[in-house]
Amino acid sequence: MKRNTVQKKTIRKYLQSVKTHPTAKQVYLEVRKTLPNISQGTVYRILKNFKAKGDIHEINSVTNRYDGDLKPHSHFICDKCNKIFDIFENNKINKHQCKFGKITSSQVYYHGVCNKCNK
Amino acid sequence: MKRNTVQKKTIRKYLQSVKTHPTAKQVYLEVRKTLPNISQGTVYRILKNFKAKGDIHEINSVTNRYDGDLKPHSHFICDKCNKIFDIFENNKINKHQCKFGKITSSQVYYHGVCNKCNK
DNA sequence: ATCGGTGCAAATCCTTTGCATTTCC
DNA sequence: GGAAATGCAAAGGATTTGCACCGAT
Repeated sequence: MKRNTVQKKTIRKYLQSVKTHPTAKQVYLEVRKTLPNISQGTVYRILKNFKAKGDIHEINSVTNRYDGDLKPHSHFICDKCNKIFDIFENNKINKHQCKFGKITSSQVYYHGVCNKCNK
Repeated sequence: MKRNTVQKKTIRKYLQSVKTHPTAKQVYLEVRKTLPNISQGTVYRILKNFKAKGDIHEINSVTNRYDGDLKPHSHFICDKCNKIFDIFENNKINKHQCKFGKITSSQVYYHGVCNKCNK
């Protein structure tokens, strides 16, 4: 992904102009207004590439996982092996002053590379 | 989902016994060792139900969304309208003392009901 | 001209759902 | 017995991928 194509420019420009946190589908539908022939596959490929380069963030990744442990805790996700570790230390997030609405729960995800994969 | 079936008991027991944050598929494969006839559909239905009741947590939900804004910030997700709001206030998470590995990034998700939906 | 990127369509993976059957209370 | 949950299989939605063609360098 070294070439700076119209498709990439358009998607980048769109993502930087917007505050709506669009899905891949929404990106596709919007960008298609400018580039009627762009395909969903291309949008997925470009988003994946941007994400890998760190040009954009992805909110929610990989497949859903389930946790039967209800004690409040965070997760450390190894981006290499996808293993998830529990972090029971307190994070001092202030749940009580949010102007957008009433917070009922919060989840913290830390991404990185675990000790094993880091060797 | 009022009845306490074998399927539910087995899935609940499994999730409480394990620290691996399994996917729905993994739950299915594991539980099938005890209940060879259980179907994936049932596993999905039961997990969804447990989650709704608050008996388990789901790590990562809904479809991936993308964010071109790289300034560090958190997200507030309205569980009614699924709208995502940006929170630029600092959360004081300590990135620098994690025993599992090296943290390269973190994401904080707040769930709740936004002001508009709360009316 | 080259070869990386795109468009298209098929394939794959994940999740949901309709319906007949089974099972719990 | 009757409502509710399950199993099955098909459908639906998201994402990936193979391949022939196109276009940026």
